[in-house]
Amino acid sequence: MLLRLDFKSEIPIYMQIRDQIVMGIASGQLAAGDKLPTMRALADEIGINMMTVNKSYQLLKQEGYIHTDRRGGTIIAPRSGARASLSNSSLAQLRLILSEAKLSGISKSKFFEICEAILNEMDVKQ
Amino acid sequence: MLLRLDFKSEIPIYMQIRDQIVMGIASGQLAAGDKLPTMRALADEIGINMMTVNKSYQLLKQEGYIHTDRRGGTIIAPRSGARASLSNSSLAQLRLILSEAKLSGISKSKFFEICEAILNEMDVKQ
DNA sequence: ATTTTGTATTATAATCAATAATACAAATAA
DNA sequence: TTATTTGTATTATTGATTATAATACAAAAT
Repeated sequence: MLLRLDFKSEIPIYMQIRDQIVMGIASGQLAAGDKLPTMRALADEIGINMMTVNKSYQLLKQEGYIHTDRRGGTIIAPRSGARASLSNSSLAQLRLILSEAKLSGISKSKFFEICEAILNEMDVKQ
Repeated sequence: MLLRLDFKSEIPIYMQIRDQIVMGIASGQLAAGDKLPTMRALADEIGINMMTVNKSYQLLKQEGYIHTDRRGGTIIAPRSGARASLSNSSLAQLRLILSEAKLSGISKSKFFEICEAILNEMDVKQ
């Protein structure tokens, strides 16, 4: 999977890597059991320090998205028993996004259309 | 309007203030023409430095959410001609939230229910 | 005339992101 | 067995950002 990083973004590199891998899993570009690049390989490919990639992988591991077996390298984790609820952080972000959307004149149905479009994009990549 | 700040959050104080005022406007708790506290008053109330509040107000002003007339203090801006589109930043955040929601087992209809609930909360406060 | 308000400047401390240079144990591959 | 690879760990340093602090000023209100 190709990573698109923006070094001028206010979002830290390690978080961009983490986010894109999460979105890669959700869109089916990355499936359970798939191997991720080694930390050194990915760091070299992107042109950053290995410890930055390490930070991304540590975070993904802690969140249960990946497993790191010492022999098999790093692989996408099987889908665990889902909790079927949004994290408090996501909920807070969603509240803010809905507020900004409302103030910019986006109707509820328009917002739902945008969500549908994003979800369709994700499914297309399966 | 009461501000609830989390000093242990990874979100900067100035951004929490900005976000809550935006949500306050969206929910109708703050209406066009309403006066915001002076920077010094708000800083004292919260117990932080005035320049931190200044940063929040500068940001809100730049985004068009508030006006600062020197005589009238700071007031909520009238709703401008809305662009009716999400910012690139909001769109990217929404993509990530939808990905995390999907991976945690939340269906599309469940997600829409959550959005509805948030929107209803906002409307109740009018 | 005094106070209040937003604005501006400069300095400092604290935290975080990212890099850099190693080092180690476990496992694989030669 | 030996050499390499992999994730992990440690320590140090640099740069950027956040927040505080101490003032100062012009414009407006009281």
